[in-house]
Order: sequence, then C-alpha cells, then structure tokens
Amino acid sequence: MGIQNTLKALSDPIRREILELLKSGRKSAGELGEHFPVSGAAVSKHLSVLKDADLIWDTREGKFIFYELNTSVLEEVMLWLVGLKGEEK
Amino acid sequence: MGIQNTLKALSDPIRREILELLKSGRKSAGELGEHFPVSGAAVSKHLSVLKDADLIWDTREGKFIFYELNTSVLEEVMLWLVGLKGEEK
DNA sequence: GCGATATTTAACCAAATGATTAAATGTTCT
DNA sequence: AGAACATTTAATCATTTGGTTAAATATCGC
Repeated sequence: MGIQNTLKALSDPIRREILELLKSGRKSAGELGEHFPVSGAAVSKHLSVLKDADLIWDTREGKFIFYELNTSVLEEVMLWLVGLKGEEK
Repeated sequence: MGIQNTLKALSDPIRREILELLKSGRKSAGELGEHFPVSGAAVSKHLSVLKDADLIWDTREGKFIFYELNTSVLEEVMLWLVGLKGEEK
C-alpha cells in the first residue's frame, strides 16, 4: 500500500479512465472492458492493480463482478501534492 | 506533456524524493545525488524525466547545474484528483 | 450435469524502465 | 593547452510492465 502503489496505479491511462468510468457508479468488468481496445484479460489485470492499490473494490453478484470506486486512498496523494506546493522555499 | 507525463514522473520514489529535497531550495545535481544510493548517471536520468514533465527546471552556473522546483504543473493533477473524489456517484 | 456466459489466471512476449560503467561535454584554473 | 571537476549521454543489461491467447473458475439456466 502507500502512496507508491497509488501513484503507480494512477500512472496508466487505461487505469485512470477506469476510475473515471466508475465515478458514475459501479460497473461490471465486462462493461468496463467495452471502453478499451484491449482484451478482457488485460482489463482484468488493470483492475487487479487498482484493487491492490485499494482504489477500487469488487463484489461478485451472480455471473458478474462489479467494481466500485474508493477515493479515500487519494487523500494521501493530495496531501503530498499540497505539501510540495505549499511548503515551497 | 499533460497529466500522463506528470503522473509517470511522480510514480518513482527517487524522483519524488528529489522533488522533496528541492522544496527547501535549488540544489546542484551532485548535491541531489548524494542522497541516493545510485550512480550520478542514474540521478541525471531521473532529473531529465522530471524536467521533461516540467516539474523542475535547471540553470547552469559555472561548473554546476542547479535544479529548481516547478509546482505549477501539479495543479492539473490536483484538479483531476478532486474531480474523481468530488463528482462521485 | 451440461452448455453458455463472465471473469480471472497462466504462460508467454515485446517494449519500457531503472540501473551500471565508460565515454563525451562543459567549465574552471593554472 | 591541459588537468580536474560536474554532469550528461551512450551502450548495455536485468526487471517490470502491459499486452496476447489459451486454460481455469464461477455462476446461471435448462
């Protein structure tokens, strides 16, 4: 965990777009996958990176696995950024 | 440029620590290098990544090259993060 | 239980990343 | 000009990353 995992997870454009898609509510892996020109397996791996970083969590619901956004972990990154900006000089 | 370059640059711990060191003022490449257990060449490459991301700028001063923090580019990242947190649901 | 569907995991591969050492560049001083 | 110093660039290498296809898991409906 920690800021390292978070920033690493955020450093990929597909992963960031996944998070943005989840802003409007929970979505299944397949639903998320439709938005990207890569295989489902690739999307699945991105999801597991986001999950390891605690940026999303999942719930199985029958045949589907739904993913949901967890923004609480972004707090640490924001604080770090603010620290860099604010305490300058 | 853009948020992609910025986040990529921020995703490495040495580069983040370089930025933190620069909070307290400009430092030469060598001075920065002393803080890390890697070669000067490695530090130099990290500096060039940060420079490409516009997170730092440099000024040659005689034998030395001084690096200085530029936090303005962090604005975009902060906005993106706030957007993710705020517009949730 | 079987077939269809949704998703992940495994095995593999090419490209990117971060490191090293050695060579090149720029600057100062004598 | 030449030696010493500060830093970058080049060549190289091992590891990580992001992708693919094929196989494994899990659930549903018949």
